[in-house]
Amino acid sequence: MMELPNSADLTESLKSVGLTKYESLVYIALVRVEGATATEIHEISGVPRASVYPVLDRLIQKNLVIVSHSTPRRFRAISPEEGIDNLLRQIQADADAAKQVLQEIYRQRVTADGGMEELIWSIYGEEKIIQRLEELIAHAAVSIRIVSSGQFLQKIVHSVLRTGERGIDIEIISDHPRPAGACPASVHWTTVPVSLGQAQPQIENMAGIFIVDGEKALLLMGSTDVAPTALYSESTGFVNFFMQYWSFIRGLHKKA
Amino acid sequence: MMELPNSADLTESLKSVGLTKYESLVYIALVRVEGATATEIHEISGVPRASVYPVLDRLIQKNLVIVSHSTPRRFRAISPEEGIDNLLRQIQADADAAKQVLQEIYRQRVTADGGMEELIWSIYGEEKIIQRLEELIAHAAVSIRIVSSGQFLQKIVHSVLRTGERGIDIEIISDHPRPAGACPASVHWTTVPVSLGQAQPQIENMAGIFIVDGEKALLLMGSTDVAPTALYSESTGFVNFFMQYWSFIRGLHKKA
DNA sequence: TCCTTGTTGTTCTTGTCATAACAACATTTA
DNA sequence: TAAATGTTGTTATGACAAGAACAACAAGGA
Repeated sequence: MMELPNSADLTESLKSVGLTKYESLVYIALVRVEGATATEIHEISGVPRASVYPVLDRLIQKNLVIVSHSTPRRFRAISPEEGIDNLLRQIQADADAAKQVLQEIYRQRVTADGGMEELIWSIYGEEKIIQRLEELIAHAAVSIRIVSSGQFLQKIVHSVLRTGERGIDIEIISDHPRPAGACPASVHWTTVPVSLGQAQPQIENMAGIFIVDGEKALLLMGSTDVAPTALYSESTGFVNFFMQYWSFIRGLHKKA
Repeated sequence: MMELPNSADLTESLKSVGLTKYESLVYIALVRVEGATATEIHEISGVPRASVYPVLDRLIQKNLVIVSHSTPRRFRAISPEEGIDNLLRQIQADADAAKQVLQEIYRQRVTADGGMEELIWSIYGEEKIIQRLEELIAHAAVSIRIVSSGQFLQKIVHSVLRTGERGIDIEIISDHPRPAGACPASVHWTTVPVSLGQAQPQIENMAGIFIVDGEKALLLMGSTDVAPTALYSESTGFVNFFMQYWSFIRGLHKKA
């Protein structure tokens, strides 16, 4: 009998596609054999024998298991390739349906009596910040201005280059060297040394300013030991302030 | 204020991507406006005001909402296009991870002391039967023999034709006419009248025999008022019986 | 007769929903 | 300016549903 991979990871992954703990354990057990009775499933999976029956019913409903009405009944797994794709298909259909309706609502959303674009919004955690930034960069229409630490910039550089390929005017200041290989003509890259002494502003480890189309700005703040935070705003004041800061930095490095 | 679409359907769809009822209602409310306070969200969504706060925390964690630390705090939806794709991406990653591990286990599954291929497996419900059949047809290596009612055949004919395009030898007997348009050369189609009188076997409304590679057979049984059932087997006896039945039917119609 | 299979019921646990209560802060009123 | 009122944010509690875990029993098979 082969060793079972870490089944806690597996049941956790299968929970994402809608399986309960017992459903996962039973399906995993069945995947390992060509077929089994309920009692055998109980022995392989550790799920209580009486519970195996309703669990199997549910797995049959979910098109992960088929039954032979022998005596005793025998059960067989549908291949994971097929079974999981079937589950995912339904989830995707539901997600698409919801997305369509919601996106329509979103496009017609109520225009409040202003003020929202004056707000500064907070985003916590590197993953969410990257997702927000990639979205902003992907939808840039005119220009992108960036000053960013290389440590962070490398995580989004592929998005930046992809947007550059559509001819969007992009100017980057960073301690990260210009990437070797294909770099679109519309991407202007200024590489700065990591440390230029006390008189020069330094680029922090996890820091950056990202200005899109001269009207949206995102300020990344963080250090390597604390989860990063970003502030995002469409406020004219906020954007202008960082546009000027960006120009200042660029001016410094043009002289150097 | 625009009319809200049927939000029970929406919350049901969003449940598939992992949102609770309150999370769905709050997100839907936020999608409709450019931003709102917790109290406004409570008024729009109907979720109790005290419950809105922990729900918003969770939605922020799920990258569906961002917050501005104004007084009172204001919240804003991330666009459904982006937000739902983010959720789906995680589900898909989990599904792929599970699928990979499980498929490897499945390929090495224990070979029992035979007998499974002698069993007859039951499949209930049209959707599951179609999925099973499409899988069988897609993986056919040599041949497919079909006798099927047109009513059912039309639901899988695209799969059959796609497999025909890979040169698999396919013979079909049905009351469904050969489809107009591109039909692969390896698909031989015999059309039979719906009713040939008492002396001839009739093709039931929801019925069919599907034989793949001369070693797998699926028998579809049903009528229009009862959900169909299928029997599937790799048993030599079962397959041979229906191969002979298929040949008999074909012989009848060659004479006619 | 004993064992196995299948089914049902009960209890416990956990998470979500729904409500109440309270502290802190902001705004309004006298 | 102080007091009264309203708003915001947080926490606690109870009800409910679903899943997990176990016990018990009837029916069928060996």
